[in-house]
Amino acid sequence: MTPRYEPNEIEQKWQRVWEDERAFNVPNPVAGEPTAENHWYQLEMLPYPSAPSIHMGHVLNYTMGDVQTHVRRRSGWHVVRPMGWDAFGLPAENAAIREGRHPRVTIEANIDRMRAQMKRLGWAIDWEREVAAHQPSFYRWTQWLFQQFVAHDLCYRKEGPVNWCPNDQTVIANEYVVDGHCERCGAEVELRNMTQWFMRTTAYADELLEYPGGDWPEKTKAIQRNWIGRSEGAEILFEVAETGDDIAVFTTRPDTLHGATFFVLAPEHPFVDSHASDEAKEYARHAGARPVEERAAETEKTGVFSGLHAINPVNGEKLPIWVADYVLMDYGTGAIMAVPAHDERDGQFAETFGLPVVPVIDEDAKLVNSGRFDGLPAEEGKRAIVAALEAEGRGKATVNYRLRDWSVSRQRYWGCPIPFIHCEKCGVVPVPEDQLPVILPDIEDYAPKGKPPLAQNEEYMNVECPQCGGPAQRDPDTMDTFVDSSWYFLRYIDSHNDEAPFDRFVVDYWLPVSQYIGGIDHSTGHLLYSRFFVKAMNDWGMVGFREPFARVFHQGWVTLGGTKMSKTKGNVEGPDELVDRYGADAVRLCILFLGPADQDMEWTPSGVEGIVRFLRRLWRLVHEVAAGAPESGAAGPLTRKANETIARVTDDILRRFQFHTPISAVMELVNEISAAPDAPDARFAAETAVSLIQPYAPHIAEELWGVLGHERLWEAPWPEADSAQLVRDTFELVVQVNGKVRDRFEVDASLSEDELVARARESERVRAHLDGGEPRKTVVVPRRLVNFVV
RNA sequence: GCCGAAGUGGCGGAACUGGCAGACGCGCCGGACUCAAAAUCCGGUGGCCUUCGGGCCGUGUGGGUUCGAUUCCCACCUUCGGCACCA
Repeated sequence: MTPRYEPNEIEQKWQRVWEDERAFNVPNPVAGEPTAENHWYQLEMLPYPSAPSIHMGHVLNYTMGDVQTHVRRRSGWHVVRPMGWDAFGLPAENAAIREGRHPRVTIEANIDRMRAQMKRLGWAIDWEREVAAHQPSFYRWTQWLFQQFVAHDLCYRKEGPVNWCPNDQTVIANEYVVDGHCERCGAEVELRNMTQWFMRTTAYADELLEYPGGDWPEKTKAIQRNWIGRSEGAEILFEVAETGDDIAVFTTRPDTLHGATFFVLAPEHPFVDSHASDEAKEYARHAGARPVEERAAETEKTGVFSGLHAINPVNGEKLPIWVADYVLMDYGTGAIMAVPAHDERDGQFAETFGLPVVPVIDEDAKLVNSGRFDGLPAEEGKRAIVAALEAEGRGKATVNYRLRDWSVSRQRYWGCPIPFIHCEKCGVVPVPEDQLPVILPDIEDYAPKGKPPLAQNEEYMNVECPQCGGPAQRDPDTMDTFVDSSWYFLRYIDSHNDEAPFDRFVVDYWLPVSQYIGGIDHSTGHLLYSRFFVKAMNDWGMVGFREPFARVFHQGWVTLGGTKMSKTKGNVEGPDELVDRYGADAVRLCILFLGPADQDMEWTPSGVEGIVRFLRRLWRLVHEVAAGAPESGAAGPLTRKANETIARVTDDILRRFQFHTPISAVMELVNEISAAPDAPDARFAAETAVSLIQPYAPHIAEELWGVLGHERLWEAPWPEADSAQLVRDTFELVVQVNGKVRDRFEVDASLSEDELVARARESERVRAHLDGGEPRKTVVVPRRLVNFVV
């Protein structure tokens, strides 16, 4: 009598066994001892515990990683697969303010709940490596690393305009400004001048465009390329006629230099404030205060003549200098030479203000009106003009980037404290290493009030200067949470180390991450910053590799009602009720069966029914086969089907990174066994089905493995297809006439091409379409088809 | 505007290297079991026509290459995503 399939019972049972056995904990290699060569670091982006539940997007992400983990493990790889928490950050702080609880209390309760949910889904995670960004044992090293960046001149303080969200009362990074509004709260972003810490990401701009040894999606690379925005051009010096000062411009079109008819400064350009007319200064004050997005939205260009002129270094012409807000201070040099004939924006400006237009490139892309450069093709003209300028010290070829340095200061409470002290005498002084971490103090009032919450806490702020012992103040800001996530994957590898952030030997063993799975929305933030971190650490000798992630995969969004599931949209569907009703195995299978993992997919709980039906059928069938089928028997059709399924499933998961088709393949196998449960090879086929479904549904697979008389499927070798069994001795020959299928029948695989054609011509149906005539041409595809052309 | 991805049954999707379009699942229809229903099991299920043998059409649209195109090429349409006054 087959017992009932009770998912919750068997799932709890096996989860306990795996925990007791430490089945998915993996030791680090030890220096001096032999190490396994085939190691695999399976990583999915760490969750952000600002809500008390994981959602179906997490279930998709981590189940994919889990399938990889199981298949790799059972294929003989050493697999490390850790988990942790991106515990600092604004949403948690805002939620805490709303609920009147300390962010730590909220976050830790959320982490406990999410961890319990993860364990209930049975994911093969090495929980002994768990880290959370808000724990002092972690952020001690975040601070230590921050100081290293400063020491290596890759992190610095600068005053400059920053995006300020008046609602969240903090600076926000460029990537969180969407159409001039704060991505998180929607408030209109203002520009403010503040002194901030910046990571010098631009120092690696060129290198970030390359992916040595990396297998990254083209799409992601394109997004990063776009973000970095490398453009080759020239810097050219223009002398101001009235003052004798030189002002540099950046241009990608030095070939059009003779067509420059005016000159434009950004409103924020320092020369405006020092030398321009009062009217121009007045314009600059208004224009400069407005966000770029707002300026760009205007249809008409605005600007004011400054009263000054610039001398074109190539022909001595005097160009009026205008101040206009279509020129941006933080790209290039904040000044341009305007060539209205060949630049759309300059053209619009010239039209608005009646400025002359001089074409200098003809239809054949050759230079005209350009003095001695006339007749040169534009590309050659670029080089020739830059060379001429260079000879006179008036210009040089340069490369410019859209990428800005990464602003990392946040005027908020719930983040990693910045380990620096401001002393009037000594300046900005690092907190001595033996005093790290600078503990984030518990404070009563962390609501933003225009100045950082920590700044209001005198006990925290007032310290002795570590250098002179005089009175000094802590830095009141905290770090952007992308700093935490830029190195957490290194800490996982050595999370209990209290001597260093990590040991280089073990990190060099496991990294780069073999497979990183996460959302494509992190392409310009987290992924770029992590690459920057690793390149810098490699330069300092902390790690022996230069890229953190060898392979990257982006899962699609799980949508509900057509919109992407996320906390901010409020359409989060958690797994709890589904796991209660159907079990973790069903939920895991269901989310992966939804469709290709790299495409968006609409969450439809109705699909669960089909999966549950499949699991019950598998359950019944295995019990039936275990009770009735012979221990081992002659190979038959099921043997071949089982081997074909092994080949398909393995290839789909390991090579194609495709997770929904293997489920179909195992379903097919189970359907075939169901049709012949008494076959001599039914037991082998059933064992294969159970073994292949284990990465998806490890609990039921483990239970059924026991029913079939075996033990410890989680560490059983991954099945290998027997190539001898894959060879078919017959195949279905397709016969076409003029490319249309007219007949199909089984033939012996050993038949020659001539014999195949002969057999094809015997077919009544084919003859009917040949009309008794001779085919003009006959195409034979071995082991597939014969096509007659008439 | 620039860059990228994608368009296949009622639905999610499969078809990996140019060779049987629609695997697998959902839904729906019919049948078995049942007093009845649920569950389960069996069968059917792209459209149109049919003398029930089969025939024709069909992978966003229009062309092309090929014996043969969902797959390759050209043009276009639609949807989604990224970037965008970046000189």
